[in-house]
Amino acid sequence: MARKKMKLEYITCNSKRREAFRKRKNGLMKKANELSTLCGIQACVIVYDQNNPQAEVWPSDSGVKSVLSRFRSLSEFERSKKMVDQEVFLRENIEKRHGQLKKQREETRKKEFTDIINNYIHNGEFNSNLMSKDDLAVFSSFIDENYLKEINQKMQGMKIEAQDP
Amino acid sequence: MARKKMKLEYITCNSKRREAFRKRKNGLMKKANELSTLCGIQACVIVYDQNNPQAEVWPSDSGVKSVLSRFRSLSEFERSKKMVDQEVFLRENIEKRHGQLKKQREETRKKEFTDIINNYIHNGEFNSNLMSKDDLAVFSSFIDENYLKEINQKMQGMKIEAQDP
DNA sequence: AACTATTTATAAGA
DNA sequence: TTCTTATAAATAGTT
Repeated sequence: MARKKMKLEYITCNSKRREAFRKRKNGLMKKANELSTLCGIQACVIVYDQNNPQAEVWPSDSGVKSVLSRFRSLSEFERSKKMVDQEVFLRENIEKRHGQLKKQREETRKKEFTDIINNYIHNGEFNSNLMSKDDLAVFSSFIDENYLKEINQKMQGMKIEAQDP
Repeated sequence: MARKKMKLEYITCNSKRREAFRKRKNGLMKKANELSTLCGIQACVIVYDQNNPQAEVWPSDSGVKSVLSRFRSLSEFERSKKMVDQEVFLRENIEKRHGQLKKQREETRKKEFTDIINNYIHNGEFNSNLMSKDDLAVFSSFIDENYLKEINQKMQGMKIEAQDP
């Protein structure tokens, strides 16, 4: 922005790009903080560095989760307007699943949620060592409790069969 | 920022606050766009207006989801290692509002995931009308495929029983 | 990592 | 309210 007007395009020079990233990421986070404080609203910012798998987030991690959970719930609210009737979609048989989904799957995500679900099903509750309190609240609220209890009961038997064929 | 240096605190005057919100929200989104373009990185911004239940997001809705899925994929342990300076940025507002949002949030989220899981169990896969491609990728990657196939088979029988007692 | 010349963002005024 | 403008803030290039 300064000394010279820049074109809005990828900065190919590595050192310049890293420098710009550092400065601008901080600037973005600062602006988010100002907006949130001045206007008393929720906001969050998530930024990835190409070289770092760790996201930089504002505000805190739990603050981000709070915003994300709200985002997810509201997006679903919007989606549900377009939803087809329950009975219709229950009868639909679709068969696209194979190609796309496998590719995008990441081992960590699989492992994380599989562990959590397994743990829920086997123990009837979340292991607090596996998830933080905040995560637990977020995750557990995704799922209808009574419904999962039902799954829980059924699966208990099945798992024993499956593990011992 | 201009004409006068402002204190970083909640703007009590309604018209001034709305004005600041509009301007600064746009500024924040613009900055996010610049950062992403200049540095070739993923980023997202989610901002709530108090009077509007719909979040304002950058980039697009699906772009946000893509970033969120990456965020969620990181284990809690990794995430907790590095957070953007809780010390510097205040998080009190977020915490205060957390309670308010919880109830409102809960119903929709329950509905979302219950529907998705029901649909999975009944059809053996996700209904593409119910979820966007991006959402589908996100959700499916949470769950181990073989494990859910197993659930699928077992639940198919149970559901028939349950619907026809 | 600090410094400025400039551009950009924006608070107050019109 | 929307537009303008004076000033604060961000930052690209420099040191």
